Amino acid sequence: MQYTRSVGAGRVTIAQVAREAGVSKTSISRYLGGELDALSEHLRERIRSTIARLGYQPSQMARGLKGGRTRLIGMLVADILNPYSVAVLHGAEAACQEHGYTLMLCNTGNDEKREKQSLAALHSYSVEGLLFNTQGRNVAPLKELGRTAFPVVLLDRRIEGCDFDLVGLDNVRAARMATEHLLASGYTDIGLVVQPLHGVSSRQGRQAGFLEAISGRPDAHGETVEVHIDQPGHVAAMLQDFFKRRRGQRGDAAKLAILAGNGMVSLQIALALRSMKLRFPEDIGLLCFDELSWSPLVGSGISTIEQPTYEIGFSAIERLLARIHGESAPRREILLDGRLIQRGSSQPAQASAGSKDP
Amino acid sequence: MQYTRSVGAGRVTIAQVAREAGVSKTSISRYLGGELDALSEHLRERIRSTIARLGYQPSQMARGLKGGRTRLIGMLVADILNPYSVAVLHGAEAACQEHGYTLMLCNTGNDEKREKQSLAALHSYSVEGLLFNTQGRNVAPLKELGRTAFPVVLLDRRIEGCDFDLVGLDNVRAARMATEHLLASGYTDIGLVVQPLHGVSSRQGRQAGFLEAISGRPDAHGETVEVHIDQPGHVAAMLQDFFKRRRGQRGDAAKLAILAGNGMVSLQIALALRSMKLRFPEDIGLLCFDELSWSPLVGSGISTIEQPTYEIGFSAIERLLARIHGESAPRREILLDGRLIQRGSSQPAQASAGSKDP
DNA sequence: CTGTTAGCGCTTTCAC
DNA sequence: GTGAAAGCGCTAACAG
Repeated sequence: MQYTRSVGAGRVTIAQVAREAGVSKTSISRYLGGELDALSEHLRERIRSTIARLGYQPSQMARGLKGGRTRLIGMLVADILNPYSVAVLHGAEAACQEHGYTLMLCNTGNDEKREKQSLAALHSYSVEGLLFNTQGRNVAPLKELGRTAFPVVLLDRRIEGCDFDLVGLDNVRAARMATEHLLASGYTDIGLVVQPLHGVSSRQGRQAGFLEAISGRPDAHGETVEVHIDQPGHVAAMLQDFFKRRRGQRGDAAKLAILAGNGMVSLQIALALRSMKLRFPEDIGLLCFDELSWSPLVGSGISTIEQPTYEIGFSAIERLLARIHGESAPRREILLDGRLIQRGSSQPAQASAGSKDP
Repeated sequence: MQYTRSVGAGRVTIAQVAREAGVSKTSISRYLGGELDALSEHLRERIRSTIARLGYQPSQMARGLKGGRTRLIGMLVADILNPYSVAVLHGAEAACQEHGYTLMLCNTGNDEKREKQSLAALHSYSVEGLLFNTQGRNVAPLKELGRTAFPVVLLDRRIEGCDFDLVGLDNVRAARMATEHLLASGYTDIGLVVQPLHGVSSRQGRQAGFLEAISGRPDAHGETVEVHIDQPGHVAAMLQDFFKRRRGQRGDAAKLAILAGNGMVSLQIALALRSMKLRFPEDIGLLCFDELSWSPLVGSGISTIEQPTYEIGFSAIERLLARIHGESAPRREILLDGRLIQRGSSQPAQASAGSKDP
């Protein structure tokens, strides 16, 4: 089987359409560009039918080369295996399609080198804008690009020293709500289990909301437990440690609960609790950031803070498009609200019966 | 903040580099194309340093326009929310990066119109090849494109009348293995629960392997249960139906088990069983296609057939690149093997104790 | 070994 | 209203 290269002999070009229709390339171009009132009814119809007959499809590469309008948007994702990223991607892709843009996706796998390469690749395709969601320890290349090349919108986490727009969760508020729910359910000793806080604003925001809520209740104790989820056994060890410490402090009067900082952490916690043969809510309360497909399934159901991931992705693209279209307003942050989904894991009283699933 | 358009004044071009280095554009182009032995050591060094100094990055749009080598690969995904698709995407993206290609992702959301639009979009960017994983009821546009424009590799499912390469699971073999495992575990009445078979070769393959294994055991009964997972309550109703029918047939001697046709179905089954207050393996055996993050977590763990999703995505890209590089061998199918992961849900005897998790 | 020249398919002045 | 001509940034003959 032989393919006629997509650019080459096989493809019908604007010149062919012009010749067939007996008009100039300029008129075709005007037609494509939507300058309809600049064409006579006569030409308009001629062009329309010729395009349809030949199945003509303008080359975006050529259009982009001339005008800079590539209708391409790049998205850099820290970890495509993270359900949060995929959920946001879902909304972003939908928005792109709705606005006639196409998404170029790069997964950095939390690797700085790949992040840099991907950035360069996206730049070389002249993407009109970039959705960015990676660690970003070394953000110099990004800052440079953003200043000179194209608009950038940050997802989920801020980057220090960058004045890019950001779309994400209202972390402080969501964490406060989560913590207050646990306190209201009667828990006295709560551990916020998160991946390393350093440099990640969203995690820091969740911690802030958590501590804020705790500080309103002098009788309650809250602490932050940092875990490395890619380090086998680390989560279990840290949990064990936390439990022992609190029991030592308050004895059996301590009502222990965990607030999981995100979906990846929740999974590790669920696995760890299972390996420790601890059940929730009987032995320990549990509330997790990120609603996952399996949240209702484990134990008596895991309570969660659901993020509006689709909207986050969708409005991130719309923010980007606004900048692409020339908006020059000062930096904006769009913080969306989370939603508490109560299940058995955070309701010690009622949940003893088992499968209540509101 | 004002952005100098990515194509435009801000960008460093080959002409500037040529001028600065005091050589011709051709020499720069040769350098970029890796024709190093065509350059003198003198020029090579001049060019290298100038490129570095100016931070020059060739425009892929321009390169693509001229030579047809866009280094772009399109991927059409039926449903980005399906964990299988994402897992394959993961491998595909990695392979692209390794080979210097960039992925253009389109999610069709199982919508034929969007599928057609996305196909057109990818074509308009002159992707060099396409990874395709959608329903494909109406495949006329795809077949047309594939014949005239660029190579296509199919993921997971065949498309009738298309001679495209395919990469996926050896479904017959995997289903046979799965079924034999259930039979060996003592189950006598097995329901293969799948989404509608019609037109989806991978589902049909799984059914074939299932029936094959069943036919080897005259004492056992197997039947196919088609479900619509987007129809609330349908899965539960179909399961209920199946159970009643088999109990009616064989009474308490019937050892019932379910073989779930894919990850999306498993989730619905797990939810349905939960709503019916049925546990596994106590009340019913369960084995699911697709290993998911939460498979170890539910009940005493769900046994699964794990697909080598990363490899599937990775080798699909490599297959595509072979075609792009001109390979004209007849159509090839690459069928990878699944792996059985035994957990509690398919082991009625041992599993009564609870959390054995090999 | 190196440079000159002519486009790739499209948009965009600038005339008519 | 319409079209001719000049590029966008790059590659690929073709000369020297």
